[in-house]
Amino acid sequence: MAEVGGIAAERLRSFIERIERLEEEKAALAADVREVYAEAKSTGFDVKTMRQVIRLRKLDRDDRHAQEHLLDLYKLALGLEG
Amino acid sequence: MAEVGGIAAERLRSFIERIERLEEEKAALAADVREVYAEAKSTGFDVKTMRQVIRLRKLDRDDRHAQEHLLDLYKLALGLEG
Amino acid sequence: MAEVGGIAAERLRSFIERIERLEEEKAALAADVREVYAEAKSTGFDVKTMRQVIRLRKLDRDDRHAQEHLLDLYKLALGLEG
Amino acid sequence: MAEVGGIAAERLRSFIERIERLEEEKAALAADVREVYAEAKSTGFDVKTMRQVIRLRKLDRDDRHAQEHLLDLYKLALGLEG
DNA sequence: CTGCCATTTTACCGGC
DNA sequence: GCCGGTAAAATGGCAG
Repeated sequence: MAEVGGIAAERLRSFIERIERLEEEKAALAADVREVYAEAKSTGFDVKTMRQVIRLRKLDRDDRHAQEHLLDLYKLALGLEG
Repeated sequence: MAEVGGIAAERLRSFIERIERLEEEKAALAADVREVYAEAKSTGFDVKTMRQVIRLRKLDRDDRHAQEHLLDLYKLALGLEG
Repeated sequence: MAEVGGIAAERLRSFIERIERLEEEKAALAADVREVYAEAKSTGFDVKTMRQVIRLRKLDRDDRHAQEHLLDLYKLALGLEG
Repeated sequence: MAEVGGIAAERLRSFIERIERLEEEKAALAADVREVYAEAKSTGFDVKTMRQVIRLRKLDRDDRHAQEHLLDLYKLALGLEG
């Protein structure tokens, strides 16, 4: 592979290794999340319900951000302040 | 295929045709949506912005529903009223 | 919002509500589809395979329609049955 | 919410915030990954193929790790280097 | 033809 | 150990 494509092969390898590194970090964080859930569960909390709470809180956060932009978008859609 | 699997083949065909029928209706609605966007665009509105508005309004709606459940979930997670 | 953009605001609202209505119907149909898959699955069919079958049948149909359309175009070009 | 469940509520909040923090970091990494793919694409590489490569390399790595793990188990079972 | 967004498909995780 | 459901990835489709 080293001589196939020359420079391009090196660039490709670089991109792929960057991605793999990032994915590893993501996987490590996912493991951390699992640990926290496990700890919470052992403390007596219900994991399934916690997941729902977290999902809903995320919706809330997204919604807050949504609100901040909605009026601006209406104005834009109406051709005001464009 | 008619004799392969006998009854099962018929059931499978029935399921698949039901799904295909529903998918056709979905596609028709999608076409309708596209038409409305096209009409709006020809009236001078910005389609991309409209899409964002609709997405954000959906978030709002989802959020409202989320709020209705969140406290209950907290209680559940805390083992109250379980 | 009522006085932002006047008439335009009303038209915008109308377009958006039409689209939202259509999207709701689409979502309802998607739910129906999921139900049918669920029923098929509980009957013992493999959902993933069913999806493949449906995708292939759709390709066939699209091809067939393309062929028919092409034939019509040829006829038209030749002044037949136009 | 402050007086719902007392101490338990505080613990719950703590767990949930830890998880949310970790999830944010995960999301940031996911965004980084998307950026790298975008950069690679703009350099002329095919993203879909890159994904396949990465998936295959991951399988290899997992296999390798599985093999190494198995070897360790055998050693352990045999009382070597334990 | 490119980039973006929705939908679909895959993979994971907890529960039974 | 499998199943059901939920989150992430990937593909396909549409607008620009």
